[in-house]
Amino acid sequence: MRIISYNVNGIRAAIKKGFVDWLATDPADLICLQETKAVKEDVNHKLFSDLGYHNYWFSATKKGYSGVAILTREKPDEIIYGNGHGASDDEGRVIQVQFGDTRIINAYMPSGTSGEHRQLFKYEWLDEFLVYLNKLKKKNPKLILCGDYNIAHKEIDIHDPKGNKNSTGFLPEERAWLSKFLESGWIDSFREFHPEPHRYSWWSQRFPSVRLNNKGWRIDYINVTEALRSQLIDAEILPDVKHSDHCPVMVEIKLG
DNA sequence: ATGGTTGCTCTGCAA
Repeated sequence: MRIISYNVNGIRAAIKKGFVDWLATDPADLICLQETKAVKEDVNHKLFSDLGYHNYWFSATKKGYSGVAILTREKPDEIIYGNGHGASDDEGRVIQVQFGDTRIINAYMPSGTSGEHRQLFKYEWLDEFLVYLNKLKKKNPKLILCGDYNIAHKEIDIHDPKGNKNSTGFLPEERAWLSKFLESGWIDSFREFHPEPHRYSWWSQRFPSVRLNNKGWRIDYINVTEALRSQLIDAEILPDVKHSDHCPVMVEIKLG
């Protein structure tokens, strides 16, 4: 099974830039979207169902903000909207699907770029989410977590680690959270297959030259629990796909 | 120290 995680920065804008044509090339069996910036009534479901994808949407209460979705060729046994955390669910940040004994969790983790109160929200969100994951993992050891984490983990994951040491998304506390998360039993699938530097999934759109010169950050991840380690086949980042300020990230994994 | 862009909605906010 190929799984993609992709922050589309507005699904309607991405569609105008050719998202559906890309989807028609069969990039994956299951696609997790973040920042859809739409409620399900805003999108034409037929665009996805015509290509064989069931599609499930979970939106913020605030119009045009945040939001996640899952497109999947196989119908899941269960769809879980949110993660039961009120402040997170109000912002449409988590949607999950269950296939047999395996759970796929799609998360859009908060950004801290809009100021101190959002940075605090981000820390609170991260702490609550880790508690949630630990509980879930106890009864359901086979987990796949993907999404936009809004955190670059190590110096290798950012083009300018020195210049960004005080930037939200690369703060020591955030990087420590990601380390603590991984140490609780998760694998960074991309790094399992790719130790090399200069591999990023997000580029600031404020200067066009940023993406051209690959001055990016790796903030989109697909993590799997240790129980799924032996089933990993491949992982990739797809920087040539350009409907957003992020690009898709992919894993291939044997399920069932 | 500041700037710069994009998406969505409605005038400025979030990223």
